[in-house]
Amino acid sequence: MKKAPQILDELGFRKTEIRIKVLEHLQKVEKAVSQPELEKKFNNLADRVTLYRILSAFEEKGIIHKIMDVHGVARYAMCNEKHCTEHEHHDEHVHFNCTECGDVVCLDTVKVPIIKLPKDFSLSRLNLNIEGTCDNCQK
Amino acid sequence: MKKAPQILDELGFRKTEIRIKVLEHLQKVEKAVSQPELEKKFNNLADRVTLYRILSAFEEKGIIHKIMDVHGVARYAMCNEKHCTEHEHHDEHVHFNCTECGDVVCLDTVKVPIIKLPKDFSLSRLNLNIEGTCDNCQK
DNA sequence: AAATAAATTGCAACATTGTTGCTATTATAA
DNA sequence: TTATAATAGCAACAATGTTGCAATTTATTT
Ligand SMILES: [Mn+2]
Ligand SMILES: [Mn+2]
Ligand SMILES: [Zn+2]
Ligand SMILES: [Zn+2]
Repeated sequence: MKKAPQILDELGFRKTEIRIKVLEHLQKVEKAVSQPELEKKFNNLADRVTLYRILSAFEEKGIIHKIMDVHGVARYAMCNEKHCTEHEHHDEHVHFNCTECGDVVCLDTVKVPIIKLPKDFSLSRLNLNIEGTCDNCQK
Repeated sequence: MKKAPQILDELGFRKTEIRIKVLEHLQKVEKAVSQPELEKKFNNLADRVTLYRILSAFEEKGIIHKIMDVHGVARYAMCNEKHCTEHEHHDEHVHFNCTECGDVVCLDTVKVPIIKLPKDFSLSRLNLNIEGTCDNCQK
């Protein structure tokens, strides 16, 4: 996996402490994280607004994608699909929301089946949120 | 379709003007509506908080179900599935969010296929939001 | 019809998530 | 080292949602 500072460099971002840390965190946890979570984690390292702007900036460059979780909170995760760009994100996998630990993970291996819509409906994007118990929380 | 006042009666709710109007509206539009939308529609007929409480009350009795739309806003729609109760909602159909008109509809006829999750993940609920253009907005 | 009890409503206050404008700071290039 | 463009911080605001409590209203009972 490419190192965070190099990624920032290639995208024309500056290598500030908080940007490096946020990106490294996203790479490490392999989960979809929210701004409030980042705020807790990097307590006085950056302002709330800065975190929101970092996440938006990363998303616009296509290195992370944004999803709404079951609580209506925005979460961001690394794009593993190779073909994500600034304007086209490919995110056709299941987003699993654990009711026990609250974690949200992209199940890259579980693709959303093709859905046939009624006549005159056209599809541009989709998000399948599944709630349940994750492997870690399984008794 | 059962009339709104009768439904309220049977559920032990009082037949207040706003409750009747909200329920009739939900029956008529056949869409998933949000509190902000109801607030605009029934401008000075009820307080914001009252609308939130009406929606929660209806949901708890199993006559409407709650979904998060693509913007993270809670929406409520009539339960057509016959087997919805206070604690078990059956909502395994597609929720279509039109990017043109902003409407959200339950596509009762488009069921979400069975998804096979990885080992040790268990499913309790799911919500498939699809974004695109609805039949009304199709050019 | 009047009294009562319980459900419903309104209001104020608050919490959380998210956005915008502007200024100050800082990383990088020249 | 200096210049400049990007980044960050702060304040203010918006939107959605929740809670507590007092006032009102519906429906029941007398
Ligand atoms: Mn994803
Ligand atoms: Mn539905
Ligand atoms: Zn879990
Ligand atoms: Zn439409």
